[in-house]
This record gives sequence, C-alpha cells and structure tokens, in this order.
Amino acid sequence: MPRRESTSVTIYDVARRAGVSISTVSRVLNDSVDVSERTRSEVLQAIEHLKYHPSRTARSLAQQEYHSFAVAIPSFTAPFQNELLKGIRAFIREPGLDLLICDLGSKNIETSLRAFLDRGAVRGLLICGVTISEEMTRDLMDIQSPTVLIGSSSPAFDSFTWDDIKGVQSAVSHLVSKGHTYICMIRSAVESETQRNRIEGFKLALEEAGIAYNSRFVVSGNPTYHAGYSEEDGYDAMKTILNEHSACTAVVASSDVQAIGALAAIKEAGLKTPSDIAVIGYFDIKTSRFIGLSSVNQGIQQIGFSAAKKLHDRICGTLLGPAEHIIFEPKLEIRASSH
Amino acid sequence: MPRRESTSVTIYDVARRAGVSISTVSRVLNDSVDVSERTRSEVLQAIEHLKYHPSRTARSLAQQEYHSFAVAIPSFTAPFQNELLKGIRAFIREPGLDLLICDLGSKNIETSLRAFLDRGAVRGLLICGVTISEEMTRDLMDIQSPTVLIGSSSPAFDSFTWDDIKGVQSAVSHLVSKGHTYICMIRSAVESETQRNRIEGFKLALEEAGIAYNSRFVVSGNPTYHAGYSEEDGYDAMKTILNEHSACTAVVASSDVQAIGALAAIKEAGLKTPSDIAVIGYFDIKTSRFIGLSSVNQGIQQIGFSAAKKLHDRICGTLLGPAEHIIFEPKLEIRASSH
DNA sequence: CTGTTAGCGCGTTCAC
DNA sequence: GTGAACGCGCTAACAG
Repeated sequence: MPRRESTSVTIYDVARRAGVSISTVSRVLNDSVDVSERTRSEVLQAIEHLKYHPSRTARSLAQQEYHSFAVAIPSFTAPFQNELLKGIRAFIREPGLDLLICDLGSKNIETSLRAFLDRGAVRGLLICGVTISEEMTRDLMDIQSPTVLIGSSSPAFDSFTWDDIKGVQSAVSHLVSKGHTYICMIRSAVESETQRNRIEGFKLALEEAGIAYNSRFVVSGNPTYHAGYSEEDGYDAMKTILNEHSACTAVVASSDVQAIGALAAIKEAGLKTPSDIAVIGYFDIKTSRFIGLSSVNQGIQQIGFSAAKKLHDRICGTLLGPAEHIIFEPKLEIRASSH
Repeated sequence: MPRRESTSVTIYDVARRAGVSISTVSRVLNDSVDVSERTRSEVLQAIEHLKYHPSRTARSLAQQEYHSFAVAIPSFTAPFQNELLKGIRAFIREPGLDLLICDLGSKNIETSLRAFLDRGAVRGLLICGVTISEEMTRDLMDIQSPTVLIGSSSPAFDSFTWDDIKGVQSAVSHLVSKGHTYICMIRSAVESETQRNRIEGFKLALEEAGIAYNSRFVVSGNPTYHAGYSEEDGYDAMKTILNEHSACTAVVASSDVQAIGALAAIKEAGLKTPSDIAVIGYFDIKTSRFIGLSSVNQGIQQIGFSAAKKLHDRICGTLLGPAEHIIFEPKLEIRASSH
C-alpha cells in the first residue's frame, strides 16, 4: 500500500497544475528543445507557484549519473589535504559538480574507507593519501567505479604521486651548495613509504656531497596530530637537534608545518635563521613567505586539479586505456635566503 | 523497453544467486533480525562472491533518508572555513555521515547557492558565511529542508553567529589596559556587516577609554584573496600604518592571517613585537602560537560542531520548536605577551 | 510537440 | 521466516 504522506512537491504535482504530463515537465527541466513556448512557460509557472525543486537522488538514480565527486581523504582539513582540495575544487567548480567528502579521520583509515564503500557505491572516487593494500585494491576494483589515487600508487588505478627522493635530495643539495656540512632532517615518527623515500633522498644527497650519513641526523618529534606532520612535532624535533647536534647548521623538515615549529624552537633558543641555522621545509605553504622559509614546492594544487580532471575524463568515458601513474617532481623554491 | 545494460551487480543478482528474494537480501543488509542464520549466511556468501555493493542513491530514494550533510560554503579551503569544517567534521564522523560540499566560490555566491538548490534538494543544509537576502530566505524555505546558518542570521532559520563588536572591543580594551593610547585597526577593504561590527567594537573600546576615534586609525590593504582577509592585506595595511602612524604602538587585525602579514611588515621594518608594537589578531589559528600572537578566539570549531549537531537534531526530528539564534562571545586569548 | 509507460536499485508493507 | 508487489521521484524511449 502506498504511503502518500510525503510532504515534498514532486514532478507530478507540477504536471497536474500545469495540465500536462510529467514527461513534459521533465523536458522543461532538462532544457529539451521540443517543448512549445506556451506549455513551457505554463510549466515554469507551476514550478514557481508550487516551489518545486527536483530531487537530486531520484534524478541520479534514473539517469545513472551523478552530480558529485566522491573524495575519500584522511583529515581533510589538514594543511596538505586542504591544498589538494583547492586544486580539486578548481576543476570541479566549472562543471557544476559537488563534492562528496568522506573524511577518513587519521586512524583506522582503511576501515573508514571500507565503511564508506559499503555505505554505497559512487560514480567516481578520488582517494588521497591512503596506502592501498592488496585487499583494498580488490575491494576498489569490485565497486567498478573509476578511481584515481593521489599520494599513493597501485598499478590498478590512475595515480598521482611525487618523487620524494628527488625532492628532499634537491633541498639538501641546495644546503650543501651553500656550504653546510652538518645537516639534520626532521622526519615524522610514523613510518611510511613516503617517509622512507624522503630519508633516502636525504642519504643520497649527503652521499653525493661526500658527507657520511648517520641515522642520528634524522630526528623526529612525538607524533601528535596528523601522523607526525605538525608544528608540535617540528618543535620537539628541533629542540632535540639543538640539544644533541650543536654543530648542526642546517635542517630539512619533511613538512611545512614541522618547519614552522622548528623555526619557533630556533627563535626560542635565541638563534636566528638562516644565519645560525638554515631551514627548508617540504611542501609549499603561503605562510612561508612571511616566516622566511625556503620550501620544496610540490604543486599540490596542480596535482589535485589534474587528478580531478583525470577522474572526470574516466567517468565521461573520454579517456580509455590502462591506468597511468604520473609522478610529479618537486621543485625547490627559495623564498627566503637559506645560506 | 528496458535498457538492461547496467554493468553493476544489483540486489537482484544477489537474490538469484542465494536462491532467495530481494526482500530477504534487503533484510540481511539492514540487519533485520527476522532472518534465519542459514539464509543469512547464504546471502552474505552471495554478496561476497558477486562483490555486491548497494547503491547509495537507490537506498536514499527508497528510504527518503540521506547519509550525508550538505554544506554550502564560499571558498571552503580558506582558513576560516577550514576551521569551521573541522568542527562540522568532528560531529559528523561519529554518525558515519559524509559531507556533500558545495563550494560557492568567492563571487556570485548567491547565484552559486541557487544553482546548488536547483541541482536538487537535500535533506539538510548548512550554510556558512553567506548573507541571506529576503529572496534567498524564501528560496530556502521552499526547499523545505532543515537549514542552519553559520556566520549570518535570519529569523527563519537556526543561526550561529558571534559577537564581533564585543570581540574586537575586548581586544582593544586589553591593549588599553596595557597602556596603549595610539591604537590602529587593520580591516578588510571589503564592506560587510561583520566588518562594520568590528569597527564598531573598535570605536566603543576607544570611547570607553576616553580616546578620540578617528577613521584614519582604521586601515585596510588592497583586497587580494579571501575578500581582504589575507596575509598580503595585513602586510600592506601594516606598512601604511608604519608610514602614516609613527606614534602607533598597538594594532588589532580583523583576522589572524592579516595579523601574520602585519608581523612580517613589522619585522621587515626592523621593529619588534610586542615591545615596539603589539599585535592582536582576530580568530584563532594554531600557527599564532608559534608566531607569538595574541588573538581573539571565536571557537570556530565549536560553532561548526554545534551547528552540525543542531542540523542533525532538526533532521532527526529530535528538535522541534522555532528557529534559534545563538550568539557566541569571542574570548581574548593571550598567547604571547602583548604589552 | 506531448502523453504513456517502463524501469533506475532498493526498502517495505502485506500475505503466506 | 520469507516472497510478491508496490512505491520513492525522475528520465527516457516509444507511440501518438
């Protein structure tokens, strides 16, 4: 038995009031050309009068089309993610799409992602900063919707990553070229491939410069927020460096916020940057300009944009062929002198 | 004629494979108790085997229920909005909801919002930082879905705002109590009620202190990003202050990022804070702690959280009664000494 | 140019 | 405990 108690006005109500059939209303709504000016305006009037608004859900179901992009991302309000979203948004705004954001939190990321998938499939999915396990790969393939990865890679999907090794390497080489010989690195206390790569870049650069690597050069704070990429972490790590590496004259942080924290510790100790200690951060944030921080620019926004575009093309079928893996090469950007 | 070409596996496929009807599958999916253990596990097996994933769209349509919150917001990646979203997210994560974000951009905000509404109604709507016109009020009432406003108010909807007058007033009074008599204010060059209120608070505080107000005390930069609330703006404005108000010893910025820019200008001029010039920013960002900036905390996150909760309660029908207007009172937070 | 009708994929009463 | 049938609101052939 029907349960006609829905309060919302539907396409039927409009049709009745305009004295036409629902398909005509639908045509008007979708800008179909085959509608006479008269009925068209009558329908529009009825819509106006009844304050009719279509249901995006019903429309999506009928059309098998979606008007939003799904983005699964850990802590989407964190600085890096935020930057990424700017890029994604830049692409999305033009086609008039909305963003369905699933915040994965910062723990149990995989579980959250799986729950999101179970909550219902989506038309296209952008996954940021999540290492994709074998099992997750299968799960993702099962939902059969175009998927694009950012910050992690898998042969099964289009992915966008950046070359962390070269990134840190260029930063350290820069410091070396400025005459530094005792360089430390601030890392996140949380293990990850990204982190390993960055350390690798650090090692390579030292090696290239003929400086002996020692694991003591790599220091971390205590992971607090954002998996160890926070101001607090940078601050703690820098304090450690100041205590245990009095000869150190330059520091590479593995994220921008860490670098900001490090600067605070340096300032607190009565030292100056870059005259006493040079600091280079990874990632590019606007603030760095005023804080006086050199950084490694990853063009995060651009990555977001490209990834969104890729996903869009996949969804529209404009793009066929196998998954691609695009690797960005970070550029060192000198905003403040970094001797 | 049907158009059976859908590639995705539906509840029918599962039912067929498990040798049951779709309603049984549905029951299993929705944790209905009235299913025998045997058929239940058979269904689950079929689901597993077929890699079945329900369609969130179809489910929403059938249930007349939604699993996401719609948030309409201008430039959602801007610092303030970002903070707000943290609060919203904090609430939303627990109920396992997703966020449908409509980025309103920074121009044609009203048009964008209207387009979003036309794209299809939603179950509940959170609108942040948009001044609601009379006409928009009607449009919003038409869609008949619970609506909560943040940063603007309208008698028709629940709204959360903060007392900008008292906020700036407390900041200025603090400076006065520290002995400052020549105080300037950095405003956004863009006109808004918020801005007017802040200036009003500035005036009131001066008046209270027996200091004559002069509109020259209120300085703006050239609006670049974010409607004049950017580091660049603060930087420019501060330069102006240093040039034209040599006697000035304290500054109130109307946003945190402006304050950061202002600090940069001060540093560049070879002056020190707070010994030469004290700076207080509006809003609270984490960075301020390391930059050494006192600020007026608006509890932005908390507002986001409260608003999200309110909306949720409205949607669930837990909360009835007329719309409420909740006004938060900003608190001055002394993080760095600000003489 | 317009109305009829059959789905889109799922939840949900009802009988059995 | 389970199945048949209807409806959620809309789009898209097809027939007129």
